[in-house]
Amino acid sequence: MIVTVASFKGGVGKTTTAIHLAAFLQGYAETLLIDADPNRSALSWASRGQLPFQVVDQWQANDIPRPGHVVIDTQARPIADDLALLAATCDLLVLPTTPDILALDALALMVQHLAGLAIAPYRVLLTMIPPYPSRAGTEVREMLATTGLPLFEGGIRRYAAFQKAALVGTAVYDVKDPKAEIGWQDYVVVGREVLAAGG
Amino acid sequence: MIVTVASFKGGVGKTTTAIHLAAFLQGYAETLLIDADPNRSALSWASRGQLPFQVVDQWQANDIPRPGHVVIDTQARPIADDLALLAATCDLLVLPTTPDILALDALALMVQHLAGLAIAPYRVLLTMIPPYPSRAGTEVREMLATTGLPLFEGGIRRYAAFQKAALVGTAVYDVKDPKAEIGWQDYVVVGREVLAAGG
Amino acid sequence: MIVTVASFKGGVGKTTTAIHLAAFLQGYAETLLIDADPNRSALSWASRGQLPFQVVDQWQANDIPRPGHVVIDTQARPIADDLALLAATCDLLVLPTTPDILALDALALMVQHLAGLAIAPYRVLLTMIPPYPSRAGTEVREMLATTGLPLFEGGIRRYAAFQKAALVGTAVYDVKDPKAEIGWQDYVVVGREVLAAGG
Amino acid sequence: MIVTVASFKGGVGKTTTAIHLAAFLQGYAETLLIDADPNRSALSWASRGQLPFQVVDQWQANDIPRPGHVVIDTQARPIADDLALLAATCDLLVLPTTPDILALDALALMVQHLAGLAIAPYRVLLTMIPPYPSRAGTEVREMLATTGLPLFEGGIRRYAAFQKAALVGTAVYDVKDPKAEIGWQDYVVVGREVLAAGG
DNA sequence: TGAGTTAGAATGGCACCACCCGTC
DNA sequence: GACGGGTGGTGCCATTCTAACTCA
Repeated sequence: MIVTVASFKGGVGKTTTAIHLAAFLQGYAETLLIDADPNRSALSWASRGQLPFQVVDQWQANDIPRPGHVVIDTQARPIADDLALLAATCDLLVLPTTPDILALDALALMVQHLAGLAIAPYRVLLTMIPPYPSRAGTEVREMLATTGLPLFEGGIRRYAAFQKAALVGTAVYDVKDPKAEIGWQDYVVVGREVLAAGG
Repeated sequence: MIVTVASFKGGVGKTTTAIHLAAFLQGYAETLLIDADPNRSALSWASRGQLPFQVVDQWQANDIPRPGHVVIDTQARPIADDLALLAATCDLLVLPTTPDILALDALALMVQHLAGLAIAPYRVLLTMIPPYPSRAGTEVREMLATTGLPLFEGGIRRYAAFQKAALVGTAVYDVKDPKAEIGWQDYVVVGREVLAAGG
Repeated sequence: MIVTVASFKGGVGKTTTAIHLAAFLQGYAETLLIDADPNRSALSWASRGQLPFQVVDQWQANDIPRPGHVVIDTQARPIADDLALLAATCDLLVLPTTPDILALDALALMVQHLAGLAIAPYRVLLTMIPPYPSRAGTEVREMLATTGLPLFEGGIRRYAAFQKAALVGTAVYDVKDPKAEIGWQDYVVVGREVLAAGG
Repeated sequence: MIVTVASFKGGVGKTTTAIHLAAFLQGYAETLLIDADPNRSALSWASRGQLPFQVVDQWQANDIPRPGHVVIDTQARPIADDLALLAATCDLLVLPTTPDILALDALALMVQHLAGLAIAPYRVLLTMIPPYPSRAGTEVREMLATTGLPLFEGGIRRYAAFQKAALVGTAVYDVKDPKAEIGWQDYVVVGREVLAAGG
């Protein structure tokens, strides 16, 4: 299946989400991560260490035989045509957002844009949820639920382990950190929802 | 003076920085904040509450008499021409970045782009620094110091008060939060450096 | 300069004021605190921890070379002769009072006594001001203003941090408490007035 | 019976305690309050309003027929001879103290002085106990319990109603304040202990 | 007059994260 | 040397109370 990760706003864990969804899907079939973000964050991440799947930029992607799964890390705020194209050629659009008002504003904008397009199913993913006792995560989840937006049941918490993973260029489960496994499980839960939704 | 806030990556506190630098400068002269980010984050922020300065989008800006200070909140990853234009027509370019590898990668890209341009002085601002005992802030600061990049001595810490401020549409000092005043002081320190650098 | 802290009534923050004014003055020149209160409160405070200046009792004071600044913590209700002597040999007399009627009564008595003496300038300091929503602080300030008594513009608020400071034997800024810094700033403001008045 | 209220340190509620113990005792027999404090706090209190018992200064006291009960409000830090005299000629010595280290220091000094005297029974009264969630009251109570000092079981909480009472010159139960009755009950509890101890 | 509202102080609890220990 | 537990420092929320203001 083809999973596209997109958002109108940067810094919401888009690359982290693409990397870890790819890592999860790799456990089921050969997976390719296409880095379409001009910042080349995913390629940079991969270059610092070892990832269990291949990462290519969007121009190289055409030369690669299409594997079982493909994850596309788009640029922040894709221009309209790109967005239409991306949305049309994938099985699931994942929209990561942090639980803060600025990211939610940007999410609303993106959803408005999507509304006019013939698109794949999409689903919102809450990321970088601050730790207890902050209730930002649950509050935003409840708020989003009332809007009727499709929402992943799982959410991704904010752990320093994810930044360590980016630093050493691996998936979070290969990081030496007490929260590494917990962070990974957050993505496992979401990954299962991805499989269920897209398959 | 004209202060431009720009970054290649979103979610690094660009809008928060623009808002609070404008709030600081307003204490010295009439200040205008131009929201050139297509997400209209700053306008959205302003619309939820009261800010002590005017916020307009980039098209309205031409109709406004030029006040004492102007702060421009650019879009994330401005395209090359825009960046050249922005950099040429301001007194100081503020480049906010968070202390994590993904943001630093994007910062490196931006600095490379700037290197080829005839531009205003620029300075890097560390934002959303996680609390003690994380040493991400000081480590990144030391790392950046070795690269010779111009760096604000002050830094902005990560406080929930800033998100509350975005939610209620005010500057952080008007937020009901124990860390509101401390967060504002972080920007006061930086604002003084801005005045010293740009004036 | 020589600063004398005196009051007719105990429990108005006389020792706390002496300690923190000394701590403030120490930032400008070597400072000595003379504890002339028979309860030896300041010496007891100092003995429990570390203060950034020397504390001696009044008999030892003669053996000490006179430093840049001297702060004298007098006994509550000094007898008439002492008061005359103290008032004559200092540059500024600080009269702390709490915003309650009993302390103000005692303050009125002291001011009457001072009226007949050739004395240094004196100034009243409001201390232990209860938190909002109590308006005791502002009400008493306005009332005192009508009497024409010289009054410090700054006031000291009632915070648990000051009692913690007494307990651990340090100045309030070394106490682990959210209000420690705020409490210290209250004394910084007053300290600047002391310097301006006495220098 | 004769009840003497004394302390080495001011501002611990000595006068407030004398007033309210007298008000309590007046409910059982005619009571006289002798104000031996040179600040004349009790007389000043009485002069502002109505108290249900007579207040005289120590010189007038000899001319007054001795009623059923007498409460003596001594000066803070009575000199040694006075203290001996006071302690010898009363049925109970009440030593009010606030739950802070400076007052406890002064209390320790006073108890040392008392140790060498042939005296009436004495008992320590915790006053101005800060509200929940501060545990200063219970902590100091437990600490004092370990020293073996005789301690009133009841304690007096810090309420603004007491200051209002001082202002209008009445006992606290005549003050218009939601906490007036509660504050009075604190003294009722202590007053019963006084009767039990002294009678 | 009395109830609800609001604002602030202060503590406790929980989580994150770094450091300092041991042990293996 | 690597791992694991304990410690301490910090941010953040929840709780509880005081005290003033507002409204019925």
